[in-house]
Amino acid sequence: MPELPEVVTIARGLAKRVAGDVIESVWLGSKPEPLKSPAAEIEAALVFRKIAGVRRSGKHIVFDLVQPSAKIEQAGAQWIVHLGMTGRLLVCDPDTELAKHTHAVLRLASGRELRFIDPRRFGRLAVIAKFAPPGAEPLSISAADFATLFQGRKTPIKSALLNQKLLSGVGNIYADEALYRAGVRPRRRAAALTADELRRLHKALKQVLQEAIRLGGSSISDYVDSEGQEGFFQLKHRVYGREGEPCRKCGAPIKRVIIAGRSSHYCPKCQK
DNA sequence: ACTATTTCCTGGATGC
DNA sequence: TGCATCCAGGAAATAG
Repeated sequence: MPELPEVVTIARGLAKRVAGDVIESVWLGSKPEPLKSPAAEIEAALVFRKIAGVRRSGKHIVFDLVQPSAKIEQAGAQWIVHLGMTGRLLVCDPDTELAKHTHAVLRLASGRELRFIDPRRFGRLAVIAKFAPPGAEPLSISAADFATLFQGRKTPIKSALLNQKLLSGVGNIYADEALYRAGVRPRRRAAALTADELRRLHKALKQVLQEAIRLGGSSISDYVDSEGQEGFFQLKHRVYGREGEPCRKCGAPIKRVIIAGRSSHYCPKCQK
């Protein structure tokens, strides 16, 4: 389940492999396709474009495309990939067997292929002139702006953290982990957090994301070249998925509740 | 204008 | 062993 740190790692891995390559042809799979843009539009925007770079924005992977033919490289559209839950981007040789649930294949001038595979179909492909994530970047937002996000919001802080219009890139795992590190219960009303709690949450969120990025960065190759997930989840979760297990700080059993339809894990003693 | 709930989708885990 | 059921999750759609 790729969240911000995983998407960073994947985008970096892809940048290493396909930056500078040219897309020669595009195959888009059977309907219903996980497309946000019409297939013809995606194809037209991608074919014969050079991939100038690959980066992350929110939970999205952004391929910056340029016109390689022009004397001066002209900026083209951007190809946006959202991996959803189970989406993968694979760089491989053309003779590699086509995985089940392959929805897109880009043939590259280097002779390799870039494939999009997504069993659960929550992933999305789109083409857009200039992508702008709806929410703030959790890694660069200031403490003051972070606090402002939650003003007047009656929704649980956990739901607010997951709201991509507020913050782009935070998913279920890192929301739980950040709340644990900040000592704040997930059900607390967002607007009811004290200034100190907001400061701690801001810091905790950045810390947990950066820590995960550091750990993921060490095994970039595993993502893109194989199905390996070694880079993911190296971060030892302190609460996520640990219902009933002892809190690493106080030993109390970790609780699990449903908030906004999502599992939320917390320590009833350490989090207020 | 907000907030809460439901829906999409498949594979893996669980239960009888 | 086999079959049915449940569950995971991001974000859009729908409902309140």
